[in-house]
Amino acid sequence: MDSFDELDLSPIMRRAVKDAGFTTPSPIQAALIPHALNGKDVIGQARTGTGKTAAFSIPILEQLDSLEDCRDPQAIVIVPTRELADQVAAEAERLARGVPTEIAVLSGGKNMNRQLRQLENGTQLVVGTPGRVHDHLQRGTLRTNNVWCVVLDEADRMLDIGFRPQIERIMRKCPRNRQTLLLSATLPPVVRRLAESYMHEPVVIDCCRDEMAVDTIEQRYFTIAQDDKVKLLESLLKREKPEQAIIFCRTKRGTDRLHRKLSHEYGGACGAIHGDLQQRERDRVLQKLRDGNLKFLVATDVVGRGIDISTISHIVNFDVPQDCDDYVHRVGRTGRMGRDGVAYTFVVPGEGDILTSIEQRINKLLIRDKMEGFESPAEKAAAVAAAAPEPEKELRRTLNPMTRKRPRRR
DNA sequence: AAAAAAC
Repeated sequence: MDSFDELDLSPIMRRAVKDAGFTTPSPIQAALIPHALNGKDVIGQARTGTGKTAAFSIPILEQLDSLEDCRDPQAIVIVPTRELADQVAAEAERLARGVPTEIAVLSGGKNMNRQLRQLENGTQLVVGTPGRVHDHLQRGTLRTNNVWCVVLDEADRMLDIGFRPQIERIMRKCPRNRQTLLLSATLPPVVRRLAESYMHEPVVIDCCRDEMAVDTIEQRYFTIAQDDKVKLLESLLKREKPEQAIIFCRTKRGTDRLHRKLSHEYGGACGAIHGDLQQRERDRVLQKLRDGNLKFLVATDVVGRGIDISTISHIVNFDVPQDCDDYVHRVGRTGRMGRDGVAYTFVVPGEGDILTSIEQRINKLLIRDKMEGFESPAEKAAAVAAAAPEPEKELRRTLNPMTRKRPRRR
């Protein structure tokens, strides 16, 4: 499809889409929008950074009744993090330009009174995180009788064990004959099967086929000893000179630790984000990154999904991700909308299996990278042995305490 | 055993 004009959109929406800078619909947009406009339930899988947010926002905005006709929310979009809620709302806002549209973000860590006021004054579209949306449902401040569409963005995450009970309660509170849209870059078969129990004869759209990761992202790995990771990272940043980079760690503490170490060298150009920080600080750091005032962001998986910053040139998995799908999402923070990106993964001895399963998942081999001075112990030994086999043998014997202490036998 | 998500 060459143009948004081929989609059955109102003139005012066409104008808004054009003004927002969209020209040609991406595959997921071309496939999903017609079904959504027809009121169908949809399960949609499409690679990271290919425009899923606009794909569900456009048909929703197109079909919203005006605030005069309906004061209560008509559509609810649920996402896994607070920052993603802000981002999705901002994008919907951008696409709604030209038509006054009341969009409320209902997420935690934010002023409750403001949210109550917005709901009271009339809201057409709600974007929120599970806990706070559920809270508003309990309080009776979020009325669902006029909700005709529910979207689960990052649907596989929303339906995993940590979120599922809350999601199920939210869905149960919405009208049965509503439309349900599920989207993610990763939708394993088990999640698809589970999803169908919340949906009515869903259309399945698969824009990935066998290619999970975006092909404009170069994916590399280093084998490295745990203790050498920080030094390798510093050398890598010097070699690569990223425009901007996100460096993922496994834990919140590890994120703080690495941030402190990098700050010695990079100072204010380096920031950190994780779920133990105050929401104000999280927002401040992410805004700095968006404004280009931050070169490096050390982070947990709180920014592993959805966050869209086109100037992120590099991803570093300082710690390997928890599972293959998390890998796909982290790496997808670069290479947005056809741009180039590079992703590095640090693999310590014993994590070889994880690397293999990632490669199987994305159906592609990662390129092995090397940095001078960071050879593995085995490589060092091999290199030295190749250069000078005899002296090395001698050296090892004299350095070995067992050999030294024990009297030699003939 | 991790991270995220309500006060």
